[in-house]
Amino acid sequence: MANNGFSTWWLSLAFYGLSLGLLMVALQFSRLRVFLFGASENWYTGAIAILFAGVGIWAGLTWNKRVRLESKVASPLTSRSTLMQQLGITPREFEVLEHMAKGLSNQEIAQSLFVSLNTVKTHLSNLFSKLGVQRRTQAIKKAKDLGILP
Amino acid sequence: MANNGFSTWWLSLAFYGLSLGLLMVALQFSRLRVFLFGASENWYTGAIAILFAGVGIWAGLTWNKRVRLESKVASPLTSRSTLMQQLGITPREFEVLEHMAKGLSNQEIAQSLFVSLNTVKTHLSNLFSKLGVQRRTQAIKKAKDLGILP
DNA sequence: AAAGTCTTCATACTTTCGGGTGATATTATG
DNA sequence: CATAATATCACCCGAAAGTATGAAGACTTT
Repeated sequence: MANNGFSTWWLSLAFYGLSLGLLMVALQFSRLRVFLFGASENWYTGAIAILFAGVGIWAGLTWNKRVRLESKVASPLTSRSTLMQQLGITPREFEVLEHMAKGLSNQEIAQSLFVSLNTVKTHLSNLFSKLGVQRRTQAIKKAKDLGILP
Repeated sequence: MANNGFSTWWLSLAFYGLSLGLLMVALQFSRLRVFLFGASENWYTGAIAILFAGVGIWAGLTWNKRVRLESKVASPLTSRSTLMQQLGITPREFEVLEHMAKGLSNQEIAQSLFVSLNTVKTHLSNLFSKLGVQRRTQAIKKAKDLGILP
């Protein structure tokens, strides 16, 4: 996960660097036109400013969007499993928790997971003790507060 | 709400415009130094590019943050009461819903609102039919999906 | 004044939940 | 191999939740 974040960060940095480099080259060519058509240097400066401001705004928006997506997707994935390990929640218990948070009854969860009603009750009972709650509504709220559930 | 959004939008636009104008003026002064110290025109172009790219990135980040904040705070405040009116949810029923979403039992809700257990059951029963659900967990999920609850 | 809404409460009944205990099979883990 | 962890299922029992129906008082609208 850390490796992935590192590589994507480097990729985006290299991409922006390349884009800036290409823009500089393009500006060098456009400078020739300035001499050919005799436009004033003030217009040239303004064009550079507007162009780079636009590119900067676009880069800022894109970068911010990437950070937002990563903070919404990547970090919960790491803390979610970590928290589940700390609390000792097993994968099957987590499945039951997910179905319960959808509003399903124990009977519906049992049919959905192809197990008996008693099995669902056992999983939920263990889950409640691990979360330190007594009711399913408390379990849902606590799981959301801890970041285990979205 | 629309008036407020319009005015803040104009304010930020004017602010960015003023900032760009001030930067242009600053660049005119810095151009004198270029002539005085004999720096090359390439360095001057690069400085303008980097400067405006930085300003653009900063503007993009700030603008995006503002949009994010507005979308998170402003819109739910209007839709919450509107949705409650459309669904016919009374204020008292909403209070019961809030307490229920905290994970409280019917008995705890009754004691918290100083009413009897049967009254809480009645409110919840009416609430369930208005939300089109059968269980409290479904009600919590639906209320959150609709934006009635945070 | 009549109709409608909101809030409150009650009774009776059925269903669901949750706790407690125990058991068995499988799979890791040491 | 033994022990621990996981997943599965069963039974019992009390508590909680949910449904249906009725009703009474306060308040607003027509």
